[in-house]
Amino acid sequence: MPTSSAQPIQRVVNDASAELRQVALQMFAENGYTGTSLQQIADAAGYSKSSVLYHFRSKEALFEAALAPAVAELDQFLDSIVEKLTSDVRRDEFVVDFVDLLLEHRLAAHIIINQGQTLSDIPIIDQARGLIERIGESFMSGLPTTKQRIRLGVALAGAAYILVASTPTLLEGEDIVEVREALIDVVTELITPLAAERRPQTGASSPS
Amino acid sequence: MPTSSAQPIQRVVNDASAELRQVALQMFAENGYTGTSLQQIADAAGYSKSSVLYHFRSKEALFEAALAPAVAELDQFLDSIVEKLTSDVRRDEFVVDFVDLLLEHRLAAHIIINQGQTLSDIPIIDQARGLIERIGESFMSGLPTTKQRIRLGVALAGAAYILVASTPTLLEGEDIVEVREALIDVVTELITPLAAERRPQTGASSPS
DNA sequence: GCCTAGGCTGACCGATCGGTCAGCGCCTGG
DNA sequence: CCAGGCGCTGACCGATCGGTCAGCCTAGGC
Repeated sequence: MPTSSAQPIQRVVNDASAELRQVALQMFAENGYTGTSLQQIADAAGYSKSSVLYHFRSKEALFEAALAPAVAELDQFLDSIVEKLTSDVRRDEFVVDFVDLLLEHRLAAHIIINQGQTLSDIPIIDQARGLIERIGESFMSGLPTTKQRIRLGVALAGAAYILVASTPTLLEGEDIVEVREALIDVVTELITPLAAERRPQTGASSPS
Repeated sequence: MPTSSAQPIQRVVNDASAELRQVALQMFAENGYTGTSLQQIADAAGYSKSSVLYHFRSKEALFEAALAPAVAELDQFLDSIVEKLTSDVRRDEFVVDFVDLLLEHRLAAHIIINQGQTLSDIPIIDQARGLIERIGESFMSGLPTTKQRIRLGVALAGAAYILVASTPTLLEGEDIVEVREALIDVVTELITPLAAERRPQTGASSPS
């Protein structure tokens, strides 16, 4: 118990800012950015619209704040990719991390995937889409043919969309573990032959 | 042919209704339903907002009219599925038809896929989602395990999203043929083992 | 006990939303 | 030649949008 003496313990329900971020994230995912008004967010969170704009300079600022954690982790994920892709044994970790990243930030992923094109003028969306593109490129560099690229695209997009397609707040039971493992399986199967074909510069790789 | 003598031949550039449907479809796909105003559609089509509402009772009516052809074909596609799935030789046709359906109605597919959940209260969207669900179910009935279902989901969702993910109006060159063939390849590979395992009621099927 | 500062709010702003309506010009059939 | 309907439009409607602002209330330092 960290309560030494008289400290401001009131953080039980505190941090209206975080609460608003969470409510906004959910509503943006469910009804879209343009389809969600500040009034609706304020009502859902139990504040007034003015209060929302007190914590966040604008609707767009709230949107960015809500997506920021997910994008930050995506950025971090991208860094780990380079390392994982060069190691044969850790290549499977890529898929696991990818699926887990999607699972952890399902709402944010939902927004970026479904509304990414529509909202491409919002900086953090642009940033996220750039990161996703770089993830693709770090693979694509070794995949010259369209067929290979499509294969990778179907694997990543398919996995992402599966987790995003079902209505938000669904997929919360224990079957989430089952879905996770099934996804890891399928995606691994799809990208494994690609990993074998890329990096033609490594000498000891067997062609079969 | 009902054209007896002097017929109104002026259908060359005519039919403001069709023109509006097309413009609206594109803008709804690009900026979302809530993100597109009647004023924007009217401006893009070269009409006044009042004129748009003259041809279509409401914004929602215009939306439904724009999506109607695609949904109609989707409905038709669903009918052909039952037949194709019972025939081993025609099962591949399912994939080809599915990919071609997506390609032909890319904008509509974009809307239904990306905005389907958000707009689920609009009748035609509900209808389209119901049709998609039935397509899945006609497969799922023979797929008991989560892994198999996820496999199917990744195949269909992945293919759909690939064609939808890139910015609209892109993917128009000759490489569209290349993408089409690659997609058919990957999806076929993903669902073929499933088709072999389903229909346990057929007597001659080997369990292995 | 007062004073300040921060969380929060209602009133209000101009702009834009979807939608209505009266009326414009034009083309056409009688 | 004229009456009527059709395509189309601007003016206008109430509602709601994102955002501003002055001020209320309360907790905490002095």
